[in-house]
Amino acid sequence: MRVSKAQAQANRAHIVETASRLFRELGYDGVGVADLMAAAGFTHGGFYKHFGSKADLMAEAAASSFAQSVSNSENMSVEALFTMYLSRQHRDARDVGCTMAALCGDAARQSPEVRSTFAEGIADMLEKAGSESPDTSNAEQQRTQMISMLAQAVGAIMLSRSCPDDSPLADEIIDVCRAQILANLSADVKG
Amino acid sequence: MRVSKAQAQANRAHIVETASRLFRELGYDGVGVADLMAAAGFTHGGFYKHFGSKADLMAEAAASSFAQSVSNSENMSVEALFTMYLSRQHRDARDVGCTMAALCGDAARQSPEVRSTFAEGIADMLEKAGSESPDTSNAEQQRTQMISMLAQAVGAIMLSRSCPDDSPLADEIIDVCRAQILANLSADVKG
DNA sequence: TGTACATCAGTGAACGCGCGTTCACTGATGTAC
DNA sequence: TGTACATCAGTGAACGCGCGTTCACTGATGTAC
Repeated sequence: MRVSKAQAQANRAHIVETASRLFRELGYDGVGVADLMAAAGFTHGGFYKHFGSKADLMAEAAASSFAQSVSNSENMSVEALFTMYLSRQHRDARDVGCTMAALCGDAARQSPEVRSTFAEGIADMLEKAGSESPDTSNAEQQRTQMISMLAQAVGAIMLSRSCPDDSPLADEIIDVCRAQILANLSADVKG
Repeated sequence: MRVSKAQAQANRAHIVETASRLFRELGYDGVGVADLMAAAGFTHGGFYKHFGSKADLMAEAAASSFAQSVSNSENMSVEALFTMYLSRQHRDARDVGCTMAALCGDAARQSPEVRSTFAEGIADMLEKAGSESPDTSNAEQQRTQMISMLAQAVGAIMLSRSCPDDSPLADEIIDVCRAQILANLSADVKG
């Protein structure tokens, strides 16, 4: 049965958001098109009225979550952002957490479209973080530091998640990297 | 046709090593048992004479590559190790590169056995790196720094790989993180 | 504004395909005498 | 040492299953008059 244009658009957005959460939680290969549509409240047949393929949806789901991340970090200090990012809560809440940390392993083996989306997501996050500081005199150094911290934060979450749930090492990695990044940031203010 | 005990053991080791390379290159879900056995020079039926399941092999393949990494880094300075690790060559040679960087995204969604293997691999690498320095007075600080650098290095490779092949950002991430880590290490010597 | 018709979002059965795993079989290896 | 037999690594067909995708169909929505 046909549905209004506005409703169809809303349904589509809902499917993208559901996919974004499920992919982050279970990985690209861990969710089927049918699972995904059922989770969104539809049957699988309608999928191809909205998307060309599962891979296309992956690119859209990633783009959507990156845009959301950038808008969520609006008006947040870099310190507060990394404190949230490098927490056990974030590590344990994969479905609503950072898409880079959840899916960059999968992304590396996917289509150019998905990988372009990731590159843009990374670039946007670096730009966003750089624009937090009004000091433009050492913009290059800020970018350098931001890249290092982002790599460290993503790496820490991913390594921590690859350990067993009750592993002391999993917690240690998170805690050490958070302390290190916050120390770097406060040293930067002083220096 | 039956094969000598020694031959069977050698064949088994060869399958583990082939799997280790293929999983790193294509991901756990990207390689089938039949593909894998064919790549090792066998038919798929014999697989279950050696392994209980594909998941069991994953744990063995990871353990094997971790052991190899530790032995390969024998008699190598930490500086030389990170210089190799944070290179475009390493990023582009996934099949023979670091298993953490290639598979920790997959590992996070796998069995406790696989995740224990990863935790042990991380622990071994930290221990190995700590033992490079004869200075035991600040062992704790050294461990902290090693965890930070490992997270940053793994994160940098993974983020770089998630960008398109020709992306300037992909190279920038590698180059910036290598420079940062080497600078930290030389500051440490002075400090 | 009311009517007739085209559109198309959503349904659910069906498609071919490749997956992990099982199994009866083969024949060289290992073993007991 | 030689012989008879049990073992078992490796083979290749077959299994059930779930995957991504297609398709004929439905019926409310959108549109033309």
